[in-house]
Amino acid sequence: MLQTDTKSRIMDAAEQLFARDGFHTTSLRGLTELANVNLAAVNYHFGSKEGLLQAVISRRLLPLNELRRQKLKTVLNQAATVGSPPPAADLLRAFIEPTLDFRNSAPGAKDFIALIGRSLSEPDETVRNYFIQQILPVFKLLFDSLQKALPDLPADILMARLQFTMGAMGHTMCSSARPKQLIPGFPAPLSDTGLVADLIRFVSAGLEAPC
Amino acid sequence: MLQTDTKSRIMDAAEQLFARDGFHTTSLRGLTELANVNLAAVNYHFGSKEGLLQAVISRRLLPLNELRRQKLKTVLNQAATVGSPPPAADLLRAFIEPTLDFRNSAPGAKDFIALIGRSLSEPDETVRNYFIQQILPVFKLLFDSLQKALPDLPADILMARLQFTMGAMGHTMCSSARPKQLIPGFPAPLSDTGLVADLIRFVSAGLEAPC
DNA sequence: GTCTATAGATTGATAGAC
DNA sequence: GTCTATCAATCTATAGAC
Repeated sequence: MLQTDTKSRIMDAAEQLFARDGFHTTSLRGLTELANVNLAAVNYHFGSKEGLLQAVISRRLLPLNELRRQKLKTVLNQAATVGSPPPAADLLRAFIEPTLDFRNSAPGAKDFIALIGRSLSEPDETVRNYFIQQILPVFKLLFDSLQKALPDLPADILMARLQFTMGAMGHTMCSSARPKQLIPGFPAPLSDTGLVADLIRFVSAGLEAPC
Repeated sequence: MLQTDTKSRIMDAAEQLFARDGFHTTSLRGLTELANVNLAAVNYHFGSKEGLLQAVISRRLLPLNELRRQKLKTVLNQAATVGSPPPAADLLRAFIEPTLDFRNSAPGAKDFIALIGRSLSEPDETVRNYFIQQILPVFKLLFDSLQKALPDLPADILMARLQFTMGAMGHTMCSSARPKQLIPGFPAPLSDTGLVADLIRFVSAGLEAPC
């Protein structure tokens, strides 16, 4: 098996541990031990623990958001050629589905998705803002597109409902990364693909609800 | 001004800091300083930092869940006398609305609501499980009631959609506790009451979406 | 019940040899 | 670039006087 370089090994371990235990709870000692690198290597390569976090986020979030942007553009272009407003469900799918596809693109991507999900409710402003800042451009594109799709929905209502959507999405990503546990008295959880498919149906219906 | 007792002052400060900074990030030193009590008082009254967390949670979550249970029962009884299944929107309202009413019931309750919201994505299993364990009975009542309200919806789909609902709710509670900040290019956020009212519309429509 | 003082462990970060 | 060794600061928890 090919041994990746030190920098990548640190990022892989960080992705895994930040997602599982949270940023603050993860110690650099445990992290470097898992990565099989020296403790001092983190500060050498990333400057600080927070610098490592930013590197871990950017590595996957930048391409993920680019994929979302492309899919949104495709939906918008299709609608433009037909001359009708883009369907809201298609726009939501373009934003949500890449998240799942992305999970299978790399071994550690699944952990990363959980890390995104958690970041929405991250207490630390630094961490949360770093995430939001990276998502904002493509989120703005989604928002503007949905305004065209649902012209009768007031902008502040749409904004609130997109917040609900992000909450549902984040929580789903977060909990689907945990080992599935059957709760007595409740049905077994859906598969990951089934979960995402129904999430899109759920938020589409929610967005189009009368107000 | 009447000075409350040591135990309450500790719990009030903990509620505030756990909600704002998270459980692990909050130090007993900062906490006892804010509460204006001695550092050792926490261990005297609550045994440990985690014991304090459990006390903080139980103090408000037990009465909140009791209120939810009562409201759900009222909806169920009304439906029973009429002889028709309970409306799903009413059931969701009975579960969600008390959360908002509760916020204004005590000075620190607003912080607590944020604490609940965050707990859903809490990495620490101990913390998360303590929350879930306390919510589970009334959540089961909601689940069973909604099965009557929506008999054609498969149980596993309903379960998934309730997860989306909890995610949307948690995220909303969490972010509405933060100081509202206007993001450039986006509309101003709704008021708290408007937000909850639309959340109920959103999740009601989502739950009843075709599958 | 409340206090001071401190134990005991763990943390992020760094200096300096190689 | 990688290592060892260590600093300086933090943390929770506790012992013991009052």
